[in-house]
Amino acid sequence: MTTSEPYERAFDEDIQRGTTEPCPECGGPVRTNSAETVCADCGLIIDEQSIDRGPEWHRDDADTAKRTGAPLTPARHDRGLSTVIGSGQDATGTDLSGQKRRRLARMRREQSRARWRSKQERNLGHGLTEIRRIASALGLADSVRDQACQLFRTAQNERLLKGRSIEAMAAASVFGACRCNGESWLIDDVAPMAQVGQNRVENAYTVLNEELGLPTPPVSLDQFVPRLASDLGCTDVVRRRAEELVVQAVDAGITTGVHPSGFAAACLYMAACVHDAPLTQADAAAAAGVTVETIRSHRDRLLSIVE
DNA sequence: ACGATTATTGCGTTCTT
DNA sequence: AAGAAAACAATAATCGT
Repeated sequence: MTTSEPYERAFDEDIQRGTTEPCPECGGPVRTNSAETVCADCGLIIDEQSIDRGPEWHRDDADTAKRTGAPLTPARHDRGLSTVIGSGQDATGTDLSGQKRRRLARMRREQSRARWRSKQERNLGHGLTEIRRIASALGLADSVRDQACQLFRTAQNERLLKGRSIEAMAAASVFGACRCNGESWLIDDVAPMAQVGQNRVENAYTVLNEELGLPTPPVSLDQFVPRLASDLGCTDVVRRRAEELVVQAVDAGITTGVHPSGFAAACLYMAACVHDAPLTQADAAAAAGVTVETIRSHRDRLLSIVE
């Protein structure tokens, strides 16, 4: 790994740095993805990766890590290195006079005008702002968000923005980053956050995927169960039973071409029935964004293979 | 008895292959 | 283009209060 790719390296470390201690609740193994650290046994969310775990950004070698200034972030068009002129107070925190305030305001204005060196850079800033907005709306981990930003940069460098809107490509980048990280978001989850139509986003993502050859693992069904389970407030036993059902269904090969979150919801519903948990078809369907009939039909198919 | 939930069936639409 | 899947609708049956 060379220092010419500090961002990618930072991502990898960020993902791998997660807790490896056994689960404090049940002592089971923990599983860390880019969004959270969860116990594989009881589903306890140990860490949501939202805290600053002291990233060692600028370091000369692995041992002498030190914090020097703000972290470089791909989420800003200038990687967060631009100077921001403050206002109102001086370095010691005392208020400034009106005259000095006015001078600072003028400096700030002129600097912000000078910040965009080119049209392209302005577009980049626009796109990254959009990505930050969508990512925070979805509650994505910073590492995923940063990958989305990186993806957007690449797309722009490859001239993929020509004829497409920045907003669409920004949303597509977010979705692409999710897919690359095995995040269980569907395009239907991301697209509503965008300020353009869903088909624009889909188009942008298609281009992104084809031109860049994104390493997107196929959507795995089991990713959907934990999210739905927590949305529906299912117990751990139910969730685990549902996960078993998913595995059996995949093995039986009846999961091709089905709405993944709908199927996961059906597994959850059936698991809830087995354990006499109070989960109605309507609730399961609503959480998955499908109708009760879908839940029912999948439930029946599950019954036919579970014998 | 009543409302809520679940089952059953048919049919036009949307999506996958 | 063909076939499967999901949605929609109408109606019946079941269950708990």
